[in-house]
Amino acid sequence: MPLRLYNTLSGEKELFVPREPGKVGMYVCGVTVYDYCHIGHARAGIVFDMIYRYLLHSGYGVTYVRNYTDIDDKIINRANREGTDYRAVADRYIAAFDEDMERLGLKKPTVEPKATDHIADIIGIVQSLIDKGHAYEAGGDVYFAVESFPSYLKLSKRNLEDMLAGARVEVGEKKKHPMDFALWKSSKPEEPWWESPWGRGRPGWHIECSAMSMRFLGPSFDIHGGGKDLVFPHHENEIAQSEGANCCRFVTYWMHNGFVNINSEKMSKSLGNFFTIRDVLQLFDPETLRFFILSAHYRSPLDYSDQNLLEARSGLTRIHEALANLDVVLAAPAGDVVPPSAAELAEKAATLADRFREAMDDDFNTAQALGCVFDTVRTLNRTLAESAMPDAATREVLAVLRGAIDDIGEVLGLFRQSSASWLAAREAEKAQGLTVSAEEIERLIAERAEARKNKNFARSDEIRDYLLSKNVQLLDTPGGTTWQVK
RNA sequence: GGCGACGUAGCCAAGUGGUAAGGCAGAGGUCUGCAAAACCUUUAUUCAGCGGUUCAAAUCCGCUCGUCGCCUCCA
Repeated sequence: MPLRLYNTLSGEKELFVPREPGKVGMYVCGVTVYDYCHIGHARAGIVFDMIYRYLLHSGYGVTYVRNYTDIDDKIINRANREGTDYRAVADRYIAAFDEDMERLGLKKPTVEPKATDHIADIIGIVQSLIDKGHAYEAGGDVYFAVESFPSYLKLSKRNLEDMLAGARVEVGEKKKHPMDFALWKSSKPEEPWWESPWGRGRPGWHIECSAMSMRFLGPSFDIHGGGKDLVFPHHENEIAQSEGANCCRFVTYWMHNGFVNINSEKMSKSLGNFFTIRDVLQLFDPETLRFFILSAHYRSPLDYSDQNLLEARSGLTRIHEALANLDVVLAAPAGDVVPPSAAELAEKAATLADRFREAMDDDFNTAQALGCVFDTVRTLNRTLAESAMPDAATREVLAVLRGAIDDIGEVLGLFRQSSASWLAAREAEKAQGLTVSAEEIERLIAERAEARKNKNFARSDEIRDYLLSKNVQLLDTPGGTTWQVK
């Protein structure tokens, strides 16, 4: 089944047909670097990383561009507040962004351009828009004339009249139409500036994305993505600028991820109800956050809460435990037991890759894809429970299954480290608050073993209850007693 | 006010015309000296409500209610 994806422009799922067979040009709006990133940024980053990985996995040659907007009012304001240079602020948060994204396991895009490295391109486009009658200069500023572009608002499906009715529109500016937006802003004193045909100034917001996408992907390319909140005005304005300047279709497929909510309300800077990626990674490991984000379809709203993250961690733990057990069996030699569930397991192993692909081909349905994984894990657990040393044929099926899960993990950016070490890391985290030493626990386990041998179950249970009160859970196995932090 | 999205079990979440995936939590069972852990089984005659189209609807259409988003910087 071929890939279908939801296109914001048409409002429908469409068959994905790249402009050039086998190749994909994809541009995703990165961040304006004036502060630490919050979970909303994490979601956008992870979602498009997953899409990038899946396109690569599907055999496409992908040119993936994700920009940094490093010149903007908010950056300048912050620099002024701190008494530093805008460059210092931008560089600091670029570094922070890179660090956060790396921790979340994002693959590096093909190119990560910065707006300030493309000022000449920006000026060129602005000039071209003026030449074509789509823009005009007014007192050192340059504005895009929205009325010169008839299909303006085609992405957000509105019209100028509706936008004006009841909207907050500042009057008295140099704009000819209230909806006109700035392509170039003359610089005030104390502000960074570049020379331009209209005097010293700096780019407006939106134009940098037109410039950078054009530079690296050409005037027309396949996929443009970003958060839902960018549909208007950012992407709408990009379309107007790019199509106005190049006179050809800018983007074929527009993709937008849904918001992260807090108590069903959008998380945002202006509402002040946001958590930074750093905050969350204090409490949860990066893979849990990534798993949580991919457990919902990318266009659905996603409610963030500790409770939901804890549930995600439980689910992820279930998968890792199964994989860790699988790895143990694969490391051991084959036995001669044919587990009763062998045939069912063989069927699941053989179809897993196809079921995964089917889910992903349907507009990157990662929630369903993870459902396929869990479904397989259930059968896997049964087989593993039936025999710790299955026969050679079953062992081979297990190896195939392991390979399929590795492939899935590569696409979703999950299960990248060994399950045993992931589980050990979680145990270590929990052990931080422990008030009994490992030596003490081992001593008590030995004492309890002795008591059990003598059928002194009172003492045995006393030890177990005591350790449990210290958050230490004893695990009796045929091979002896181990423990874990509760 | 204009435009748009969503409403599936206690919770999270797939499913967009053919008779409700999966996870968490819960309940039974296997195992155990008893437990725990693990594993197995199980949990929605029903998809906000009301009408309509259809042989067939959670899925399409209309209305009502509720929640949220965009219209201003925002992933």
